Amino acid sequence: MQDKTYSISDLAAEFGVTTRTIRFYEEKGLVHPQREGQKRLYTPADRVRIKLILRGKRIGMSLQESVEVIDLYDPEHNNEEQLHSLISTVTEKRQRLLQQKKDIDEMLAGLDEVQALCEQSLKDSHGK
Amino acid sequence: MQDKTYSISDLAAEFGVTTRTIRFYEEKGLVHPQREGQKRLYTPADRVRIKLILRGKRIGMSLQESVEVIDLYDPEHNNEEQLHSLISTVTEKRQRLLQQKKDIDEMLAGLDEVQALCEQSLKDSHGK
DNA sequence: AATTACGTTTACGTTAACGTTAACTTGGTC
DNA sequence: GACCAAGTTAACGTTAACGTAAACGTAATT
Repeated sequence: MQDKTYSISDLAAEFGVTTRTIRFYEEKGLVHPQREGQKRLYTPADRVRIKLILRGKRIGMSLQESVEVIDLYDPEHNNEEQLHSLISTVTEKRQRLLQQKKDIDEMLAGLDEVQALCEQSLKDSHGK
Repeated sequence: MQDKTYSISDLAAEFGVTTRTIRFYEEKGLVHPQREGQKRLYTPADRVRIKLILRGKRIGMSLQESVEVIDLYDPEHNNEEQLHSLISTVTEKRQRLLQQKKDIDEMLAGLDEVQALCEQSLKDSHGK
């Protein structure tokens, strides 16, 4: 059980963003680091949270939507109704993700074609 | 060989965007419809182009990057050097897409967990 | 002739996600 | 004690991707 902490520039360096970005996330209520005097101290949990936010960004999610997805994990769902609405949220998210995978696969197929044409063209001009 | 054309609202309706969006794309040089008097006329090729732009959007690409990807198809690559740089561009794009698929799969796995927990919880409370 | 539907241009407004100074504090180091 | 690196707050600036409103044209309908 280590209670390692990170400075803001630690995390900025690790994730390839600026410190401004991380402070901005706090400003928007996405993370809540502790303070040691003035300075922000990030726990491993904070770190993971930021990591997941950035993962969301990579696939085109807004910061808000990333947080929404992340917060699906914490159990603030007590009654049956909430559980059902949670499940339907999960189902919606999943649909979008599956569509995105389709889109990506189509685009990958396109790239494969382009590359094949390129290589063929190089081969031909070689034997000219 | 049909030379079907589409009005701007045809395409807007089909793709679930506003006409403003489509005009905006033209303003940015992403599409170049013909004119019949004042009115814009979109060819099937234009239509596909817009469709591909929106596909790019769905996976978080900027409009510019979508166009960049689309334009990989048209053969303005004559010499060997250009072909090589084209291939390396393709390779880069592919890397990003593969990373995105990873991200999506991770997120999907997370959603599966959440759903499983939900269903378990519902099952438990049923037998309470 | 008036309304309705669809189209046009021009231009200012908006939101998200930071970037970019500026001005200041704080803890070590030479 | 001067200096430097790393931190802080506060505030204005920027870009992308449209939204929104005004003011107008055109063709078909009533």
